[in-house]
Amino acid sequence: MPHCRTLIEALHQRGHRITPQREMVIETIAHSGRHMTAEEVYEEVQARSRAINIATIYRTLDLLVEEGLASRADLGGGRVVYATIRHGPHIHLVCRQCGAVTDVEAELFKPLFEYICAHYGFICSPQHFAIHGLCAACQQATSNE
Amino acid sequence: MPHCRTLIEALHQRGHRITPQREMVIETIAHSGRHMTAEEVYEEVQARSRAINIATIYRTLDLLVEEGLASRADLGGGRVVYATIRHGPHIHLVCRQCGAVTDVEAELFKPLFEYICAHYGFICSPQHFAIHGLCAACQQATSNE
DNA sequence: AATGCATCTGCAATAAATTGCAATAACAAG
DNA sequence: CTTGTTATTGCAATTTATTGCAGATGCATT
Repeated sequence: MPHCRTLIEALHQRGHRITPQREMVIETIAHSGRHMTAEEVYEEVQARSRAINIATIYRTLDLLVEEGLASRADLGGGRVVYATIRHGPHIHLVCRQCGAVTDVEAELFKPLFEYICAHYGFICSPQHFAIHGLCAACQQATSNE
Repeated sequence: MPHCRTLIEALHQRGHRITPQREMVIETIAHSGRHMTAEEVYEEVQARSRAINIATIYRTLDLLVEEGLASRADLGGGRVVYATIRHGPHIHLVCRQCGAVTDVEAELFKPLFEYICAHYGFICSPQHFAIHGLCAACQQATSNE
């Protein structure tokens, strides 16, 4: 069963209605195989089919996150990206200069997360965060000035 | 020399003009001894003195960050907090349920940051990020339902 | 297949951060 | 101290995400 079908069925089983709008959003994000902003989803859906309101995109993505079927990562600067759970948990390295995003296995952070949990009682959600910094390319560009 | 004087002088030395508005913003954030949102700074400044435009608050805080005199931490969900550099670098643990923020020494992350730098060439800015998750109190509240 | 109701969508209004521009004021130079 | 330059401010307009509400629609039941 394709991934988007799984997600649609999961939504249905939890008592949510399956509308054409929701199907389009889910298919778009499931097929893309990457992280997308609400705006990107909106553009793809509009190109593919009839009009759909941007508010519906936001609400559908939020619903998926609430139901645990997708993850929301706030990259800062107003950029919020979504991906289905098929993407394993990972951390986003966001360059503050060019905005490029690199994904890192969340596995790397496990010992740290466990330490934080032990000392602060705080359970880290691995799929939901970003680290800001300077990517390799921008470091070179800066040093060459 | 008080911290706010140091900051004002640093701004001046870099060719920026010292206006009453900027002084008020800097004094507010320097004296508060904590992280503040632009909105919080706005309210404190207004309470203390004559009117000042919210746009000026944003621009002044941005200027401080650009000049490396303050740090900006994007806590997600539209919450952006500022603090002067006197605050050592630290990470924010943000509870996705109650919104509470706990600060953690950035020192803890050093080995990880070094690993990321070695493998991805990405330099992490330690003062500028937040980890989302569930705080101890909210875990209890959830399990007691 | 038809029906009824609760959910969902689209629209418009709202909230919040950012930006352009004209007027103001800091401050360096004389 | 006065003056001129130009950075800075305040206002208003713009952009972008969110929310309330009335009408539309999915879908369980009959």
